[in-house]
Amino acid sequence: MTKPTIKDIAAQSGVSIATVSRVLANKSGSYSEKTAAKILKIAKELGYRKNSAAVDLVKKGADVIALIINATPTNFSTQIIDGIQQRASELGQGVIILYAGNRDHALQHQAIITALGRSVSGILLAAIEPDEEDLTLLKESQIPFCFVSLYLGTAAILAVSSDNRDLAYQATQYLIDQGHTRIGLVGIDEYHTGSQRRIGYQEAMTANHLAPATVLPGDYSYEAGVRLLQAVKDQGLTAVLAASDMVAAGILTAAQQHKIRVPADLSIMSIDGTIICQITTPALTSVTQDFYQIGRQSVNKVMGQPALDFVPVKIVERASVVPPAD
Amino acid sequence: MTKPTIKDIAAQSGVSIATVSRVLANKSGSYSEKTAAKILKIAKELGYRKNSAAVDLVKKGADVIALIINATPTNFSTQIIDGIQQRASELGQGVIILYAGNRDHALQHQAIITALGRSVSGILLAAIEPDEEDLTLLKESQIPFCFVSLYLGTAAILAVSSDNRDLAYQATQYLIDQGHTRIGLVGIDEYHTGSQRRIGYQEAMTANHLAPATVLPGDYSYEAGVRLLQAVKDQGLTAVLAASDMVAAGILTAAQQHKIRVPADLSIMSIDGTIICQITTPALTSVTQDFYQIGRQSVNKVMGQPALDFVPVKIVERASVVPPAD
DNA sequence: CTGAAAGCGCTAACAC
DNA sequence: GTGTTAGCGCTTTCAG
Repeated sequence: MTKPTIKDIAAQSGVSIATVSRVLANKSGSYSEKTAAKILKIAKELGYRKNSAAVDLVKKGADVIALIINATPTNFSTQIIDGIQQRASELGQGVIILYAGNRDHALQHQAIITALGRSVSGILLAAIEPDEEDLTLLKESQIPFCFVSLYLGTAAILAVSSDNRDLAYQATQYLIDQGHTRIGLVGIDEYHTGSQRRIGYQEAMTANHLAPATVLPGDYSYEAGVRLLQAVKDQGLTAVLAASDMVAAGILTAAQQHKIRVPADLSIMSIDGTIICQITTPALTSVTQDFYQIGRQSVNKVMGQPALDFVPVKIVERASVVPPAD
Repeated sequence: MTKPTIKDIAAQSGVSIATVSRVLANKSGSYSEKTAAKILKIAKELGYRKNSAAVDLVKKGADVIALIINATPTNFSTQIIDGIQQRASELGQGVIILYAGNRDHALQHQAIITALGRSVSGILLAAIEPDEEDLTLLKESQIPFCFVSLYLGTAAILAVSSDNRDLAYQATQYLIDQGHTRIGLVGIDEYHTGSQRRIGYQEAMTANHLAPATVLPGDYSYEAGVRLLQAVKDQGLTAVLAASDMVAAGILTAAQQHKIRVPADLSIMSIDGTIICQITTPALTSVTQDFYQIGRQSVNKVMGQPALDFVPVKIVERASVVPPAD
């Protein structure tokens, strides 16, 4: 048998499809208990399931938020997704996730187009660096969108993230307070998040009359961390602020292979604070971001509710930072 | 201005909506180059985007595969998703991901219902343990579904995974070959995957005349590993086969806190082989699963193409297993 | 090669 | 409370 429709239910229960629709849509007050019970019963028997394409078509828009996400943030994505899902559900919205590959521009663009085609009620872009084309597409679409864990530097575009400048400032200051002076910022990219962190780092260095600043660019990955250790050594740094837990883990592994003791010879401070920080030996001291909250706030924002722009971070002391040896 | 439709394009280009539809749907051969060019041009000017709800409705089904996933497999999900996305795209299918929370039965059920309502062309369930209700729903739906990284023990239900029995057998045998005799299987659950691994483990032990077998149940998490170390100690094991990289990491961390040296005092072999294995100190020797391939094959399977049921695993030697001290 | 017309399954006025 | 009816935006016969 083919997939049942409200028509089938109407036929079997002896009422019109309008009534069936009302009951199934829970338009309370506009139908009697009795008919409702009958209809629900038959619907269940038939294994009826609403065709959301039809609903979306007539309602002009789905009660769904699209979340576009890429491969990079694997570490923290779960928490962000949890926050988004939870808040969305409170607001009666479903969530579909579109995967944009690993910084793959074509896929990323494709994902945006898909979301637009489904006329979702909002689009969330997690850790996505948009290009001009993406932005144009989004803006023209008339549907609200919000960047998550990425701040484009302008209030004109909705976004929820940690305050990256402040985050880097705090972390750097922490390292300085421990007595370090030769501190590097390692593994950040050249885009928004990276530049913001770089600024915070540099401000902290300058404020403490420390120079020159050492920035080693990378792509937030474990491999970048491994690769960058050599430069860290060459620069004679005693402490590094790693762009992500993964970068920190990479630096750590590489350091161990080179017989550099962490933290005795090199202190590592990580940005993110995911479970990765607990897994390594030594455990990584970190500036921990509140990804769950970032997720929740981004839903608020994209749904037009009051929301934070920046979610506070906190420093969690573990075992990878100690004062320099001298 | 409101969202443009083919009607708008038709009006501006002076042709019928039928022709516009044909051009936009690429029904090659059924329109002239000239009209096509004109229509495409106008479509672009208007910023036209197809309404997929309308398409799905008339086509009775979307060219989309739904992937339902839960929080647990964070570690390996990226690879599975990559494989799925890639293969799906080759077959002209989009992918939407539905998040089922953390072994949350209500959410899981909800995700299945959502997928069915969208009349997707196939449903992939990654590391999802279905209950009876889920299975009934799926079977009645008439739409193909396939479990990913989970084998329900029957060929009647589509599934692609590693051969868990074999995987555990190989791993256990490897430990035995290193000279271990007091080996435990740690952190597995009581469901399908867990039981299959348990059987493989037990068969290997028995085949080598080793007994009794020690199985310490858990939920594949880091925390389970931490918690279970005590039991590992109490049982006087010299080697453990951890149910996942996370469990292995947990055991490792806890061991280090208890001054148990790994691998000198305790060898740890991990199941999965994600990047986690490289991050820890020592790096974790593992039975590595080919998640990317599992993803690809599952798409083949759910799309009715020839596909593997079981994807081969391989043992990757790192630094967490050595012969016992004695 | 193109147009007219009939829906896909559902919701939302508008009557009764 | 419930039925009738007109579409939502698109694809697809069937003519021409």
